[in-house]
Amino acid sequence: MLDQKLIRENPKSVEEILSSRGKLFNIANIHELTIKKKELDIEISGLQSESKKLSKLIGQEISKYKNNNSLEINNLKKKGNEYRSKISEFEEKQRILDKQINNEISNLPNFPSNEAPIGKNESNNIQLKTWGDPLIANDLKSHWEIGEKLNLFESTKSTRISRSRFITLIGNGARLERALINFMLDMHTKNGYVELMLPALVNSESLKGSGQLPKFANESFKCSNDDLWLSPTAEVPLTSFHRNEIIDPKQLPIKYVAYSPCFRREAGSYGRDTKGLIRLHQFNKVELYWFCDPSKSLEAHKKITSDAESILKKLNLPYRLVDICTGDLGFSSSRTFDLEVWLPSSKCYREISSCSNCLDFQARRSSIRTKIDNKNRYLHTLNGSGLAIGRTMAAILENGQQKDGSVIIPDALVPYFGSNSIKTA
RNA sequence: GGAGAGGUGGCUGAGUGGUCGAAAGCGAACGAUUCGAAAUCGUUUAAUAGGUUACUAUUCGUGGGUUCGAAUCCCACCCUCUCCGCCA
Repeated sequence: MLDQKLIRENPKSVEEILSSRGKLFNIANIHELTIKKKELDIEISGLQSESKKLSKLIGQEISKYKNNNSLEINNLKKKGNEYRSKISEFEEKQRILDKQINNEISNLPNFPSNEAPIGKNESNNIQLKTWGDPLIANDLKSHWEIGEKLNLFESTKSTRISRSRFITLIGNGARLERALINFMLDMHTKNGYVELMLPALVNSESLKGSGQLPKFANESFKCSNDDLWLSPTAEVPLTSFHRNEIIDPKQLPIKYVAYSPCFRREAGSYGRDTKGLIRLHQFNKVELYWFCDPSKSLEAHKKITSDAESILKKLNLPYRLVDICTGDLGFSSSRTFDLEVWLPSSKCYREISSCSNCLDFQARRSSIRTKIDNKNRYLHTLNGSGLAIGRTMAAILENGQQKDGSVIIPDALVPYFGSNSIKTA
């Protein structure tokens, strides 16, 4: 959520900064509403002030004369009644206006950082570095071929249980998933993160708080009887964990790691990534999340990214680091670094983690503050996948595949998985 | 699902129609004391919006309503707790 005051006082620069996302933003309408609101607020508070004085006077008169029915008092009451009806009328207008403004502003994305590369879409993202040697060869198998051969997961039965884009992990596949979750959680908790296991169903307020609502209602599954949604990412409950709080600056930064299943409708992606583990309605993820002092979020952004990177390094998976351009930034983010892992079968890097600095955007929506110089200030929130489990499994299968059809398990994972390879039965 | 109790500031908790944004305690901050600390004493200490300040308004779960005036009365909703039932 952007600052309403900023929109009211400086609409041109708000438009300019937002438009660096690659499409034009026109906030003239919102601007006008905020001006109207301010005028109305001033008018109402004046009337309320008068009405309040009058009420006090009536109270005093009544207690002085022990009589609440004299002509004089009845006249005063009549006057008060007039105030009341006028105020009610204005308040009605104010309510409608407030709702309108709130809704409009909730639909505006965050300001891109001026350090983010300018660009229209994904093709303008900038590769910052690569790590490891990408495996390149001609006779490489895709992870779904490997998975089928080694009986690690299957999808046709899963559509019977649920529908397309759901998967069932089997045997070593399920074991590998579990190993990855535990491995990542252990790595991050050793590194100073506090582990949370959060509710998978979240209410609408939580989704608004992190930016998924109102604009992206289509992206999440809803349980319509209960005002509850299946959480699309642990970022949602993590943000809301401290919603409406004022956090002692001594506690900052607060660093959480949370494993969670994630549910996404993937509307509009029909026909893309239909095979394998890349794009599912339900997937597992280990998420990193920081609440930090506003002056320290740039530094924190680098740290959270390198914390996610450390997992890829430990697993010895080749990857690259990408600086997301303004046109490709997520709604709540001001700057995002993506980690993309090498998938040899498709000869390209694929997103496996997205590390974002949301500045005060989510904090304002969720009302999460801290004390700075004894004043309440919105803090900054950052999130990053550390990592997406299914995609990590896909990368391990593809990068670890051997000529004989087996898969080598990365050393760091062996204690968790219990074996250094997966072989055909 | 049935029955009951309740939601008040950072926390505990008093407040059933008038000067209450709200007693008291805890916590916190500052000062005194001290070589320093503890203890003690004193002062301060809710948020949001508008305004340069003075100040004004709003907020006692949420939304409506009654009234000149609502934390307090009425209606609806949400949530929490206890007991019973059911249950991994």
